[in-house]
Amino acid sequence: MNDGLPPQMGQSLLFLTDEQLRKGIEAMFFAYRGFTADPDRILAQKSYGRAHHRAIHFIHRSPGTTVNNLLSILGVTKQSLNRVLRSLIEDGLVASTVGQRDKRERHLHLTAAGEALERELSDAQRDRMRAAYRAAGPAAVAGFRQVLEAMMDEETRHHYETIRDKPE
Amino acid sequence: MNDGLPPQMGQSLLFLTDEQLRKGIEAMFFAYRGFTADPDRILAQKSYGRAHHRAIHFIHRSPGTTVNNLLSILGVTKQSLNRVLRSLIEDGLVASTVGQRDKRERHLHLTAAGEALERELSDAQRDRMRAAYRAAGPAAVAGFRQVLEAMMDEETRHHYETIRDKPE
DNA sequence: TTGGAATGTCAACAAAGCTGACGTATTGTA
DNA sequence: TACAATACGTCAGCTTTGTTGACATTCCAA
Repeated sequence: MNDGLPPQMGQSLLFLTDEQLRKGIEAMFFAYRGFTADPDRILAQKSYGRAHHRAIHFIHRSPGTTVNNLLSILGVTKQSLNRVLRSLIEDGLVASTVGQRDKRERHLHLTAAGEALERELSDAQRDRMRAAYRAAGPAAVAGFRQVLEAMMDEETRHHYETIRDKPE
Repeated sequence: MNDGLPPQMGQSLLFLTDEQLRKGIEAMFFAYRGFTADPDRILAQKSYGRAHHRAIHFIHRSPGTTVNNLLSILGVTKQSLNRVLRSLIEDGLVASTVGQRDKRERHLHLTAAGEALERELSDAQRDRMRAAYRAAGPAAVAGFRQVLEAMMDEETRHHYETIRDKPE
């Protein structure tokens, strides 16, 4: 609603019209397909899914993380994550070790095979992202990140910032 | 790989480092959760899912569209879409009418109830998008859209552009 | 030392994607 | 005018990935 040309609105606010917002929403929807397309192809060959990719990604980023911590980052239930972790552990991509300080906890690491798959997946995803970044240029990239960060929930943004600023 | 400070790389390409790309990838992942969060809450109350939202959105945008056309926009199989459409038609949110020129086709429209749900969903999603746009500013928004468009597959981008430029 | 909180696992179910096969109506063409 | 192709719907069955509920183990604090 309310998308007639607004007479009182200065040029500076035209980017907030419902039409502009709709374009952003549709761009987000269609772009997310491209974002996941390349990893999805690789995963399908190995009969894994996106959930496996997400687990692998964040275990790679935070080696030794606990199941509980991974849970809150991924925003799924522990039962859902458990199924994925179990298959990754059975297949020798993830190692789960009982905590020393607290034996209830399991600390998660990627094995060599797990690191290899992580690299394959993130290489594919980065290639597309790199092409998009290159096509759009550095100023566009800065804006891209700004809008995405402003779109996150409060709690999610906290997870994002924590991981974002961790050294590789 | 290759993320040490690159001596031969001018300042102008620093936005293409693997670390910058990783941040973009993670931002995309976390932001998409926020992007869908508000509609998801509304849909859950009515025991619908994201698939219903997508169908409603694009039928709203292209009233009278055929099943086949919707299929190619959404990028799913007809069996998958059919399950969703059937429930929407049964619940009186979508009307399906036999084509006049080609009687094999079904033309899809939202009913008044369908339009009402569409408005509720898109209002919620636009509110968040508007807040993000406002926080980031017009230049950032332009960059946001540029990167997203560059991230799409060729075919997907065609769908996007076709719908994007259609009057509301 | 014992009972509650926290961590993680197993079982069962639901949403939404997929393939394959098939039926029906309609269209277009050889 | 036959016949192949198209558009749509449906049935059956499978996979992935989310959910709740129940339960075992471990830790910590009253």
